[in-house]
Amino acid sequence: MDIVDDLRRNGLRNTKCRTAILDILEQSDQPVAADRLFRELNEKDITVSFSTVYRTLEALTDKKLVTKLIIAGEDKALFEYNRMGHRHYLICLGCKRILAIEHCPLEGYEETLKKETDYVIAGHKLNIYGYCPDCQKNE
Amino acid sequence: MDIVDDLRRNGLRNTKCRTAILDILEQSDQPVAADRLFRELNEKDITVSFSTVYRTLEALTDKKLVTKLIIAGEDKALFEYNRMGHRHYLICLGCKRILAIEHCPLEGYEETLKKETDYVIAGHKLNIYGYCPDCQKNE
DNA sequence: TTGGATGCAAAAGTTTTGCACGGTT
DNA sequence: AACCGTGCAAAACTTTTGCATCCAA
Repeated sequence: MDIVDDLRRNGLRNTKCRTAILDILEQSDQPVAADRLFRELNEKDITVSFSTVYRTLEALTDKKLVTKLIIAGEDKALFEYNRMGHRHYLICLGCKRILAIEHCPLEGYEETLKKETDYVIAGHKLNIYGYCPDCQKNE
Repeated sequence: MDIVDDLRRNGLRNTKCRTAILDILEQSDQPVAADRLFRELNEKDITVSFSTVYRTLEALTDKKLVTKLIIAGEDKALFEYNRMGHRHYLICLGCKRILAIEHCPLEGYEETLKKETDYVIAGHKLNIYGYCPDCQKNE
């Protein structure tokens, strides 16, 4: 199982809780909040405490196995499996569904900005908001 | 005073607390957090409670007089006077200073995205992270 | 065996809410 | 006078932490 390898490569011990969390995140096409992970795990009879969920997410985020997202309109952090590579999101304001955008429209712009401001650019976060086809109908 | 007009035009009563909060936000070139507003107001001998600060910010945000920012790396929401028009931010990862970027590098892109996804695009949030010239030196 | 991982409970921090009172219009 | 705005205290909610115990390596 490559999830176990992910953990080992990063010096993290292989525990039920960690593999289960990584597994859920890897299966999900949507970023997931900590409380949802807590509930899903306990439904699967993998009893974990909230502290462990948060501590696990922190460890996985530190090791870059998982990415933490802070999104306007959400009151809590979301986490997703890090499939590497740079991503942006199209977020439906109706159903809150999140779609990943593969292509980055900002290629080249960071260089321009660096010249204008003398900042060293480390990265950027871009989220686009709108309404998905379904939510357009149900209006 | 045009701040009083801002309030009246939006059906909000003109109170010490509201004008003071709008005033601070309007003076500030940086987005401000609720607790900072609370402290600044009380230093100015305008005694307000935390609930009022939050309720005021909620009212002002609803009326679009103020914009609420959720920024990765910050644990609390920031608020800024809404100078209208579309803005992006260049955030220094060292000193947390926030610089507004006037030009939007995404002009035109939303139309492309709409065609690709059939979403109605409502807007976007873009933040760029980096290190300001000062923080580059003190490294 | 040993240090990392977990559970539990409690704390911290931000934000929200209920209710009574006070101020603006 | 009517109704909105405010203060206070308590609650809600997410996230963090201390400490004892447990388990993977």
